[in-house]
Amino acid sequence: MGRKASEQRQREILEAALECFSTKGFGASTMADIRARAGASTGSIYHHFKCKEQLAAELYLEGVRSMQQQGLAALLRNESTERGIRALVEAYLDWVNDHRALAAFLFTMRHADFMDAVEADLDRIQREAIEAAADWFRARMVSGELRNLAPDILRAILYGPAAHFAQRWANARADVPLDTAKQLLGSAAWDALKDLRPRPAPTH
Amino acid sequence: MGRKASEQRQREILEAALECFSTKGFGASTMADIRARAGASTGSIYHHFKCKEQLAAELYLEGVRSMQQQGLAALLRNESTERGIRALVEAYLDWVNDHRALAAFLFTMRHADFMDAVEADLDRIQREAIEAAADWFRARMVSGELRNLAPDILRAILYGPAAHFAQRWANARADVPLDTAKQLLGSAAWDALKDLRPRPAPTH
Amino acid sequence: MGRKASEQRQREILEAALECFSTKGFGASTMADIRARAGASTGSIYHHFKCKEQLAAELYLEGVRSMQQQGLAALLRNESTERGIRALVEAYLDWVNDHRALAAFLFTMRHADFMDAVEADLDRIQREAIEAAADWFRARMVSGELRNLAPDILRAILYGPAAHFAQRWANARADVPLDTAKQLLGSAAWDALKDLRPRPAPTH
Amino acid sequence: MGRKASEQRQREILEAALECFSTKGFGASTMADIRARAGASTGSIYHHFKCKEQLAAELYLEGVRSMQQQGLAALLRNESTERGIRALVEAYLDWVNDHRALAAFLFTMRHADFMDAVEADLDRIQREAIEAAADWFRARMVSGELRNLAPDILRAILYGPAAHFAQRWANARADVPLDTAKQLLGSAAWDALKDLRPRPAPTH
DNA sequence: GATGAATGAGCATTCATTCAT
DNA sequence: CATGAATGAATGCTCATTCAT
Repeated sequence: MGRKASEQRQREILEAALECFSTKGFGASTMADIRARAGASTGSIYHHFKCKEQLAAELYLEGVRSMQQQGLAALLRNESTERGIRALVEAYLDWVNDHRALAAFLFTMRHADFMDAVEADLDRIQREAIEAAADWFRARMVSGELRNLAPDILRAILYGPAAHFAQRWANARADVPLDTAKQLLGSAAWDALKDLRPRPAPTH
Repeated sequence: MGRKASEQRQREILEAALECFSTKGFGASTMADIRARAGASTGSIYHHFKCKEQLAAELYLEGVRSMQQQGLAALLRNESTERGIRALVEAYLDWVNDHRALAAFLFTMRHADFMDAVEADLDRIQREAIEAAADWFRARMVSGELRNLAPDILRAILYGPAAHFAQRWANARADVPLDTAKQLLGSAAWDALKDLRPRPAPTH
Repeated sequence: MGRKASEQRQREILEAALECFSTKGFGASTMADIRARAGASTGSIYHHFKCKEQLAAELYLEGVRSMQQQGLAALLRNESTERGIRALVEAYLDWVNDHRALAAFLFTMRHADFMDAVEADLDRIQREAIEAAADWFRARMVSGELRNLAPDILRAILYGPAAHFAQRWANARADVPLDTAKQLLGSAAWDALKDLRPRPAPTH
Repeated sequence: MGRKASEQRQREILEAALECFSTKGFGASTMADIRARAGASTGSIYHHFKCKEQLAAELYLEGVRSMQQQGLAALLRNESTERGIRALVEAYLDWVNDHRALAAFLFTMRHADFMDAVEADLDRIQREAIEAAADWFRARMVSGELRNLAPDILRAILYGPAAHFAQRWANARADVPLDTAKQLLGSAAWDALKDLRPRPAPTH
């Protein structure tokens, strides 16, 4: 068979692996599960992928890359600070909604389980995305439109609520429609990040 | 041996299990690991616990209960709305800081892996905590001190940022001290939840 | 406690063991099963019996002795050859009916599994019973009332049909009442054992 | 490897299992025993058979089928009633002699231990064999050549003596040669089954 | 490229038995 | 005599991976 067919087979296997991983978790999914779902033979899987970890690694990389690109694009497409923040949150929720299995997989995947296989690639992707966004944020923090926050706090406020909600959403148990969540969680991020100095000390 | 010694042994085993689970994950931890760490024999572990899942289940239950009690107490001890919200976020972060292993375990444990063993207990605990807190929130939503939000959104805003940050913290990779995080994430929650009507429509 | 109570405890344990062995087989019965059924503690069982095999051995010995005594008595109580043969078969079926669990246990028990513990006793019992019966049979074979058959053939004809039937009976699946079986299987044994010379060669 | 070699491997494993089961019993035979005797790896055994019980189940099925076919063929090949009865008994003893290990296995195997795996197949085989033989017997009971007996009694008289003898024979402890046993036990069955009305009431 | 039989280290769990209290 | 916690060798079975065809 030509290259086309071969790539198709790889896709089938990756998708079967994703279904298994997102449903039962990486550890609980066996190569036999994946083989059965993909309609492939054991040998075929090992012809295309080095090992079980590599399947997870490729999916993980693909997931992180896709999610970050979508978020980054949403951010950079907006000059307005508020619109940018809201767009980022909304893009994140849209992405989860459009890639439920992949999202569920990313939520549960333990970073350490297979990092070896893609550590370098992953680091590069993360760095690139962060740097691209960093300019956007830095400029607005300097100008006083956004509070000046350490990256970990910034990320926690930006992604935390949406991630928390998305985990329920990915399990199809959320009690509000997606559009409502997008608006409200976008507001939450914006309310917490916008700078309105002078800021009053908390009345502790 | 009497009951006292027996309970002590169970504690040792549970703690050994927690160390293993939080370090390597449930699936990757073997009973041999736990046995070695606990200084107990295989048979002794199985004398006290039905199976590996039960170890995880008991830890899970204990973790959820402990975390919710601490948060609930912090909330109810404050009459002031802002102080209550901040106290809840801070209590959550304190709890994670004080129970790193247990927190790391809860973060990675997949709910479904052993639910059977404790489903009833867990449901009861969750319901009790939620109901106790619900009055506090309901009253303040009615009075206009808090925005009126669906439970899933409320929880996402309350816990999301702290949970996101805590996962880095539990892995000892956060770039800010805990007290800073407590103050900032408390502010984030409060900023996003306080009601300041009339609320302007987002400038979309 | 005095000797009386102790013996009672031994009985309880033996009976619990019998229920387990006859229901699930020797190998599949665990000491924990027996302990639970007897309402005794592990230590108590091992105080009274050396090991699992000894439980089986004592039951086996008791079963064989009881069954043989009842059969032998039935045989010797009859001077008439036909009545003796029939009485033996009937006594066998009665015994199975009166001791179902013990019978089921004897049917499935593999001689070799525990012989060590009671080999000597068992041999003595078997020998005594056989010798006591041997005179009865020998005399009637010499006189021509019974066919002159090797012991294994004699036993196969005497016990085989009843044993075959009894195994169904012990499983409560036989399609005829016990009294009918006693009469018919007694007849079968008698028909096959009585001597009516000259005996015609089989028309092969 | 192709299908041929695979089936050969399955045979080797089944035969190793049979040797173990018939020698030491099902429960006392370990998969390691079987693995060693078969010269296969653990994984290979489990590639071909789902579990230990399935090994027993397949052997059981094979044994019952083979034994019944041989007996049925012997019966149906004879028009003469006496010859049929004798042929059935003889075929049974021949089969035991030709398949000692399988016979020993069938004698000790507890029906219930694995019934699940083959219940349907077994039921079908039993029914087919019984129905095929039933016509032969029914006709001769109606014509008065054979006594009119309930199936359980008929089977007890037909198979009981041979089965009783065969168990000693399978353990190589019988004190008469096979041909003698075949003739004598054939006679026993025929004497007990032939109809010579009027039949005298037992002189009780 | 595809297939599936083969491999064997590794795992969770069982269970008869011991022994301190 | 009673109790039940402790022991650890043994067992059935899994599963990622290899490799001959």
